[in-house]
Amino acid sequence: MSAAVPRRAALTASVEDYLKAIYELEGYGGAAGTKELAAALGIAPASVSGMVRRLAEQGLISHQRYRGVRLTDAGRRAALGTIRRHRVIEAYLAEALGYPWDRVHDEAERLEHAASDELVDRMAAAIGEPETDPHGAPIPARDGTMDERRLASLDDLPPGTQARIQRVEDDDPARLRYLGELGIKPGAPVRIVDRAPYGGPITLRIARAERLIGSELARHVLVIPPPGVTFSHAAGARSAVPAAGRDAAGSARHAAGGGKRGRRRRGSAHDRD
Amino acid sequence: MSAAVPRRAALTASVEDYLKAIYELEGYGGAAGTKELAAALGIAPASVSGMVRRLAEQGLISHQRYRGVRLTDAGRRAALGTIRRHRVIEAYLAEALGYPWDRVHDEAERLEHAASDELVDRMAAAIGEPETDPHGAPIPARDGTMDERRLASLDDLPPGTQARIQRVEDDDPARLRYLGELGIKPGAPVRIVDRAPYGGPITLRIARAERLIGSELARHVLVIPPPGVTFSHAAGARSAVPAAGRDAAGSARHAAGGGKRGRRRRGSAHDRD
DNA sequence: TCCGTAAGTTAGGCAATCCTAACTTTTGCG
DNA sequence: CGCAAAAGTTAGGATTGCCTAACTTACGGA
Repeated sequence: MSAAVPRRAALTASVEDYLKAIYELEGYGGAAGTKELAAALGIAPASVSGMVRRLAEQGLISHQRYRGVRLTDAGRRAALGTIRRHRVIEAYLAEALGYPWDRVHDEAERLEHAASDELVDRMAAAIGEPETDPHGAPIPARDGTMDERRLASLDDLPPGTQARIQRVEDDDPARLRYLGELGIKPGAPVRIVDRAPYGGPITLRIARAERLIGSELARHVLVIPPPGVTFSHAAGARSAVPAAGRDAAGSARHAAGGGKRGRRRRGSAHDRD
Repeated sequence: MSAAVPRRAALTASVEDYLKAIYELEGYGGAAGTKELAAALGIAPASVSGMVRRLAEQGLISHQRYRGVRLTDAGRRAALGTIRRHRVIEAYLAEALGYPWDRVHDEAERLEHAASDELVDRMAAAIGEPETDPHGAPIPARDGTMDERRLASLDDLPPGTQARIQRVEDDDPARLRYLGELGIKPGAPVRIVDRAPYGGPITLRIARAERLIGSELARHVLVIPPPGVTFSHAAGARSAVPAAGRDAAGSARHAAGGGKRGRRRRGSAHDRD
């Protein structure tokens, strides 16, 4: 009935979740903190400390006590594998089985730990090797490479800008439904008509209609940064990460952008994809 | 990342595996024994005793010490739910994703614990609500009803009999591949041309060719019993089950049949579907 | 520079599963 | 009927993962 039916190198679902979360929290060069990780995974920080020890022992992460963790190459490979499975599954559910985009995430969250790479490859082939999931998040290639361009959020754009929606963060099904109703989906062209000051509402022109959205919501809608736009989004813009020795790229990373960054509410049970 | 993303009443994968195994071992009215169950699940008998206590506490099975277990209604419902998920997934993998029939089982074995009923329903709808999986095993309906007709095996048929292959047990991928090469698949018509005595080889006429198969292999190939044929197969013909007070149906259950039944080698890591 | 707070760790527990070893019940054979 | 083998159970451990409580470290501001 059950017995040994491993999939790959057989990481537990928990381990895969940790690696995925660390990957996302590392973002563009930081280390992931224990508390952050705990919040992302919806568990207690003390539990993270324990797992971190085990992951480090397995060579999947490197850990500097009190300073956060980073993925090793092996860890990053595993994380990207899980992310690929997740996003291909999301795309497949939406494309081949008619799932609405606000419900693919939770289903994929479970299947990603059970699906074999063969299954995922067959799914990808069946829907024409998509490059992004239904929320616009890039799908890592089989070889573990992924488009990691940083994106700007609608909240970063000055009035008058035109852009094409690239990606929407999929934290919250209700938010996705709402965005869908507004016509805000990957691929849709938008234009920033106006921005009220002090984080006030933003007026958009989308699908020939004008829409008002709050700055908070706008921050979850991402576009390819038009020339000259500095941006704040960083695939999960971390707040106070104990900046333990960043590595590559150091450009406009902490540049201007919306108002208060920091404070990422991170629902504890959800996340992006 | 992970956190609470339950599926249903949230039984663990382990519990689902136990219930499924018990369902299959109960067969047509027996109780499932600890050792059998252990063999089916590929774990030690002592481990089964422990789980049995917990399942009984949860009201999923009833247990008579030293006498085996039976599913309660709740347990049977859960088991049929898992079996439905398993078989629909198998059918979907074969039908929609081009999986060869010898590889659907293992993939389904993992996915059945992660797929939601909604996903399974969508899969079933996408391939036209199949009634059986690729090996011919009946798929329980959403309401938990299932065709439980007993089948005869090729080994039960006298020479001259004609029949249509109904189902093939999917224990072993290699065996499935071999049967596939012989043209032995659900739906195919066969005719027993000859049977050598003492469990010797059986000559079949299938797809206009004559084939020889051993009695052991023939026992894994099931057909609807032609009138007058007594049969031995019982969806996994149990051997020495401590027959603790059978309940309903008592017909030809222990009737004639091939030679030595008993001795079910049950691979410990595989099983039927 | 000093300290309080926030972040991170350790200690001690618990639940689910599985294991081996040793003990108990059943059951079938002579 | 009696006993030994087979089946089933209990005892005692290990692992994975998570929790709470209590302790330690790091860091920013006065």
